[in-house]
Amino acid sequence: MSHTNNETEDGILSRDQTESSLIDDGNCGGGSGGGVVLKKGPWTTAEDAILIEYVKKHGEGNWNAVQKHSGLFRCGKSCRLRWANHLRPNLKKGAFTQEEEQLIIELHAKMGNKWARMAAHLPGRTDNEIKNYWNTRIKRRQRSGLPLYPPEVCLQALQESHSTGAFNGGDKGHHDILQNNSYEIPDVIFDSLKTSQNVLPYVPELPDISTSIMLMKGLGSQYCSFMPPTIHRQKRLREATTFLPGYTAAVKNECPLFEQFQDDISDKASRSFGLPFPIEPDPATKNSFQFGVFPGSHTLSNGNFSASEPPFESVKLELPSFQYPETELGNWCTFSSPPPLLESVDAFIQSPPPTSGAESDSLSPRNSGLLDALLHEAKALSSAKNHTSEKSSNSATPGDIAESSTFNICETGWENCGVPLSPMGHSATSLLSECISASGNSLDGQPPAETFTEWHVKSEPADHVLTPEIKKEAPIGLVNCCPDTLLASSWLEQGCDFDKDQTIMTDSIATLLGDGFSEYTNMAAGTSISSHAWGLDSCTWNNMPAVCQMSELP
DNA sequence: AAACCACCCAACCGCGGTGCC
DNA sequence: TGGCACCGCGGTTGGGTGGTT
Repeated sequence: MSHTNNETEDGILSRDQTESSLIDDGNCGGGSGGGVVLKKGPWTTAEDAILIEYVKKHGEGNWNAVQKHSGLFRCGKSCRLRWANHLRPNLKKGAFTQEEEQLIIELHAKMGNKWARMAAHLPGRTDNEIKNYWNTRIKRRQRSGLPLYPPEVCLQALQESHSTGAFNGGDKGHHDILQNNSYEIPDVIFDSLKTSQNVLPYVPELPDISTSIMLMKGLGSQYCSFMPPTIHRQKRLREATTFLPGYTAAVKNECPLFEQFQDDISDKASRSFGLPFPIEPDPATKNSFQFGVFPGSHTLSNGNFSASEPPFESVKLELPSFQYPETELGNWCTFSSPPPLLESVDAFIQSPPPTSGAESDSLSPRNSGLLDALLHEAKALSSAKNHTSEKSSNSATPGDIAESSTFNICETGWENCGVPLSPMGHSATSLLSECISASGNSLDGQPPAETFTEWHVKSEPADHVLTPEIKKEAPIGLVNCCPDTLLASSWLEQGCDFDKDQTIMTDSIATLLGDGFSEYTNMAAGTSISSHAWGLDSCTWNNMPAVCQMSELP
């Protein structure tokens, strides 16, 4: 970066060349500034020379002393950054090589946004450099509708995560993502749940919360990281910045811990479930699931925790085209001032306002995907059910949840926390196990190297409805089956009288799997419905394209 | 030629962790 | 044990640059 013109080259600044802020705020310079006005902005070559000289003489560290001893009017923080990113020896400049790019992708798949750790694997590269590279790369890939991770990287990361015992809490290995298999939910979360009982009409059950968020924030974006070709960028950005700011603020006001909750839960959920990819707060991730619009989310179906979705920092996010809220915005942004409380939002989500014409289209299954259609049906069912069973579900679960301070999906035992059995007699955990087992990924054993290949083979019958792009992404999305199953079973338990609702659900799905199904296949591929979880009868199940059956239990 | 736009990247900011007193 | 200073990290911002209209 070029230097600004109004700087002298000696590194000593006149008053007007410095920031007006004094640096005794503890943030930059600590108390070392002593009222000295320090310079901000681009470094000059003279400043660089002073810093280099200082480090040569005194070594790295004690950065706040630099200003004291060298006459450099920079805070220690700034000095450290300058040294680390530009001045230290052995820094590699220039564009990333292909090998480096590949490594970054792989590392990011394993580590997420751990730039410093990634930089440790790339000699001569800085975390800032990698971060900038990744951010621009994300944008580029988003624009071009490519997945964040190439399939082979997904495969590798998945295999590594399983081989390092991500699911069974075994070897914690060196991967960050796997280091925390014990799902420790901060007490504050439970506090928020407890206190929010007065706010939330339907107190969310923790497994639903975590898996919902996991699905919303993680699986759909990282595993199923297909980034649909975006629409006009400016338009998206413009609308994104106005996307329900009032509501977001309202929810945070009502339940300020939602912010922390969503971050912690999503992050830990990803770790707990052994996801090889972090649930990354990347823009498309969050937007993909705004308000459960993303067809893979079951959040709405269980009628629980739907109010938790909007606060996903949506205001800064870009929206994938397949759910671009040309119409949704019209619906969702109709909150009047003052912003709605959670009750109203939840009620709003569960009982979409009467719509007509375009508005109706925006929420109908027709243009939002198969699972959306299912959700549309399920929503109505669970909504009705939830209202009738509200008290019983509320009285049983939150306390149980709150008593558990750890949340390891495989070991702490959801059953112990009152985790329901699925209609098929599977607990959520067992469903998960079976699902994984069925798809070639045993919880305990090494996954076969051909895991994805097998899925590819299985998916072939559905090739006629798969575009090459979808086919490319399908294996990634398949992994979603497990948490999805969890969700579904949980939903069935709490929201359904199974005997009755199964029939309704089956009919709904059968109806919805009609002629226009192919257009929904992409979404189905990304969520991989389990027939058992959904309670489909064999006939309906067999009528589903293979791409939807890939998680079918043996 | 000017305005606009997108991209890139250096630098800043806030926060959390750690060590010392 | 609490306060403080320092350090490092990750997210964000803002300016420069090159391309396009």
